[in-house]
Amino acid sequence: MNEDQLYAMRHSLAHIMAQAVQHLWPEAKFGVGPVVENGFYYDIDLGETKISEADFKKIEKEMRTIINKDYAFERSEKGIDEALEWARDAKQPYKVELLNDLKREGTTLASELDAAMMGMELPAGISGAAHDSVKSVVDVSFYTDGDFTDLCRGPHAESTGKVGVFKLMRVAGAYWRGNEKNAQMQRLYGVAFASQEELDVYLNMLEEARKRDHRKLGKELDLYTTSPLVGVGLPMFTPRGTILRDKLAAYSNQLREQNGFEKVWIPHITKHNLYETSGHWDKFGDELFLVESQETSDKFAMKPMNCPHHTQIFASQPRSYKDMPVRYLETTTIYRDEKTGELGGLNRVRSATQDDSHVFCRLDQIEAEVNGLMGAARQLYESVDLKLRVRLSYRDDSDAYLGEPELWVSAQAQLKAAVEANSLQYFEEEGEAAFYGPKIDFMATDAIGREHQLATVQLDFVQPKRFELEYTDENGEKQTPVMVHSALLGSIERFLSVFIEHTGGWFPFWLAPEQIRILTINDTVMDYVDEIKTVLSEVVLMKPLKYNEVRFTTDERNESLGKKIREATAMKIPVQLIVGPKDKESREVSVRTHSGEEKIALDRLADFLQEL
RNA sequence: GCCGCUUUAGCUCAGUUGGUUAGAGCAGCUGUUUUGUAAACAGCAGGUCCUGGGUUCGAGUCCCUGAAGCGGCUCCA
Repeated sequence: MNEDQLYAMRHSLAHIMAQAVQHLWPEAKFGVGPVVENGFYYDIDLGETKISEADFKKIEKEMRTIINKDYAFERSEKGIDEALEWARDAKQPYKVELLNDLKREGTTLASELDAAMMGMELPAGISGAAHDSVKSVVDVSFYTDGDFTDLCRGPHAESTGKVGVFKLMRVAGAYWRGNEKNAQMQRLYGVAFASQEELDVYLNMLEEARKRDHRKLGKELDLYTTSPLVGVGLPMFTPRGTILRDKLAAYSNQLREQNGFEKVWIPHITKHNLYETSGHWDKFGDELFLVESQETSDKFAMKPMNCPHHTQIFASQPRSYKDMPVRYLETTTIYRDEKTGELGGLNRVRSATQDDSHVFCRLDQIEAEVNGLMGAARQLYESVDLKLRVRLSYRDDSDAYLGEPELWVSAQAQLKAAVEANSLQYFEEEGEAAFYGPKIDFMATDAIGREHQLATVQLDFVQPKRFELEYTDENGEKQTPVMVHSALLGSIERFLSVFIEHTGGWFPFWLAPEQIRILTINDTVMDYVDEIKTVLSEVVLMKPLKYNEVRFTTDERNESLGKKIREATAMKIPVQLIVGPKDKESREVSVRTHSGEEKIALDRLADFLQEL
């Protein structure tokens, strides 16, 4: 089965699901029902009636009845006014709204994707992107199977009998047309595949993904914890988790220092005036944690980002064109009062630690700076074996952005040129820019396929102006610098969430919190174990992170070797050194790694570890 | 913040239509065992059944609040 057939099949299942819901709840009002990755959904308004997963059985049963009747999908067309009349007669207010928009605007929303979601039939040769030129639509298409007719651009399977295998997955709330001011509908999600085998493979993959979930592994591997006494979205890191954080931060710092960045330090609170000047107060004022002084009447806030503070370090002395670029780095925690429903695990938290950096440079230095940062990001992600997608995040035509449009055009072009010069694969997305400028975002996928932004490089022509930053050029005239914001890991918390799921907790040797555990067989070898510990305590790894002293522990408990191995393996300790009388006798250690076990002479052990 | 679901020991989970002192495995503690490649044996201890109300002779179980977790939506400097 090819992609188009799969698409038609999933789309047809969305109709069949809506049809089944209509049979069970005749008052149902329907929104849109598009195809998504692996399946489909339909947005449904049932008023006070709530569908729960307990209803899935009867909905699926009704869907099977419809499938067994093998109704043909029949396409028909109506004039737009006739279609409106149909929607009113059918008591489908959401369809009426869609048709009215279609009649007035030519499409329902700006993008082709949305047009497809709305089930619209656009006139030949007209794409959603070109909708400005479309004044109206004359005809719209409908598909009918059995007793159910829906506004739809198609295509569909030939008949309801030819839709493969499906499973309803979950029900969730979703705002009508994605706007939180609108009514909330119930979104029914299903997955569908050509064969039972493919569905089983998919469900099995989900099952496996759940085992790698960073929240589960975070607990099992003793990396971080949360407490209701501390609050939602405020994770705390255990000794093991803190080692991971520190080593990652140190590596990010090392890469940036190699690119000429210098460490700075800023306090975690500030007078709110800083953010009035930067523009953040207007845009994000309601997401700031406010701090009250008992001493002064000034209003303070926890810092939700670091750039405004860093501008003040730049501004602390006069700058010459010869000083540029000025590059600051700081790995530090920011605080954002995110809505509770948006928080989850380490991916989205209220206290996030950014490996933040800011370059203040001349216009002619942008390219080199962006290149240097992209190089550092690539090096970091190669070291941890993570593959990322590159997204160019542009503005859209809303009023959510500051600064002159011409600057935006050139900034976006410069970022694109930099990405192309690095011959990176990329995709472009409008509406994903920061309010002060466009971004290059590096996106990673978590265990269940959700995409998250990690590294980022951002151009900013807005804040230097607002803060009146300046340097003196070769003619003695004042110039405004450009800021390049960037982070390599992004936030350490979010990076960890993705990284834990990618590795399944089997961290690379240089990063593992506990790299080596010595497992003793009995207490006749303790003097030999001391010798081994002396060797280990002198091993210092130099790559990829420099001066990385090896971390080891000893399990000398009165327990069986089998139990010690089992526990060390459960904790995903990369190197287990088994030490018994035979090893002592031959002055070897039995080295057990993820890939197997071998005997290593004690005087070769340090070299062996350096090679891992 | 919104919609839906979930919440029993440190962890993973049982707990019948509302009916005695709420159970198990692992972890913990004590004792025995000194062990060669993924769980030695025995005993002991461990609970505000998420919080607060309500219904009932009686609530882990039913109803209402609130909190937290999960899946989405919206948002993400």
